[in-house]
Amino acid sequence: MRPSGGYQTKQRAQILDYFIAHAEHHVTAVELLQAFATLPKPISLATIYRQLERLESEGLVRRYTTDERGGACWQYCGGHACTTHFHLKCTECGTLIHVTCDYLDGIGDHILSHHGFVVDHSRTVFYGVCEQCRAKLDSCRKDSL
Amino acid sequence: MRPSGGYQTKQRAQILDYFIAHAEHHVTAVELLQAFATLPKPISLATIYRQLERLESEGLVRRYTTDERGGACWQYCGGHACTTHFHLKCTECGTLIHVTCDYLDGIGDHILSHHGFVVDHSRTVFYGVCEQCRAKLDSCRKDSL
DNA sequence: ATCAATTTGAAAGTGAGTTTCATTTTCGGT
DNA sequence: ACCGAAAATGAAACTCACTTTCAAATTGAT
Repeated sequence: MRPSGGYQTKQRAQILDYFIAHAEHHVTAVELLQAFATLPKPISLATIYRQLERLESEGLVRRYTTDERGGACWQYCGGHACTTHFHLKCTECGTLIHVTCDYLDGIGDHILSHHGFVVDHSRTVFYGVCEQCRAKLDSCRKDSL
Repeated sequence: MRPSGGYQTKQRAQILDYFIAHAEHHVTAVELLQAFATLPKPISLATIYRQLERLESEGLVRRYTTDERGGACWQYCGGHACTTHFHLKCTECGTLIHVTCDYLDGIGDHILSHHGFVVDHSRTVFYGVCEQCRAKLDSCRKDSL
């Protein structure tokens, strides 16, 4: 009577398919809404958020906090741990940069051993300014001299 | 006719005084609202947010993103750079931990030299689980075995 | 096919700000 | 001290990203 992992609904399959088809990208709730908006039976935002929560708790997608004021985004990670990567978010242009890096991998170990805190990489975003925007800002500063 | 750095209002002075009196803590907008709520002339939230923005742009306070879903908080930093410190936010109990650490100071340098990205420490928060909550979670897991 | 548990969509609600606008305040000039 | 333009304020409405409520539809073990 009580199915183990929740019901398989049509909406769930559509959302999961979208994630798999866009596994290389971070997907937002609004992006999902729009992806199905033109279909004969669109999916409501409430359902999208509910499925995102469920997919995350099942480990099929990961939630990322992308912006201090904006919303979150999710990425497919196929049921097994995503490759650990860090996020750099440019506060000038909004770009979210993924980096895989051995040095950065050591951060978690350091924080655990020296500060007793288990870091969740997937939730952590470094804010700052990317190379392009820095170049832009530098040239602006030069202009105003 | 045009005063240089904006007008000195009573509300601004009250808010700044509160920051100086609580320089050791992170202050939230609601905390400020409540601090003045019982006074003969409370300060509106709109004004609080406007002053927070102005104080931040003047470098008198720093804004921190404390929670993915929660709000922000600000801390007085006296017009000069705050001591660089990192933030660890426990996703279980919500505590925001400050750490000053030489190893972590090196992160910014690494990210700049290897990834061309200037990190803004003040905006960056590591999410994870603190020692106390980890102990709690561990004992729960043991119980359920 | 049956039926209880689960999921869905529509709509209302929430939290943290942000914006609008009419009404004060502030402060350089006189 | 007074004037007046620029800026700040409070009240209230608005925005954004979700979250919750609830009646109706769907799922899936039997």
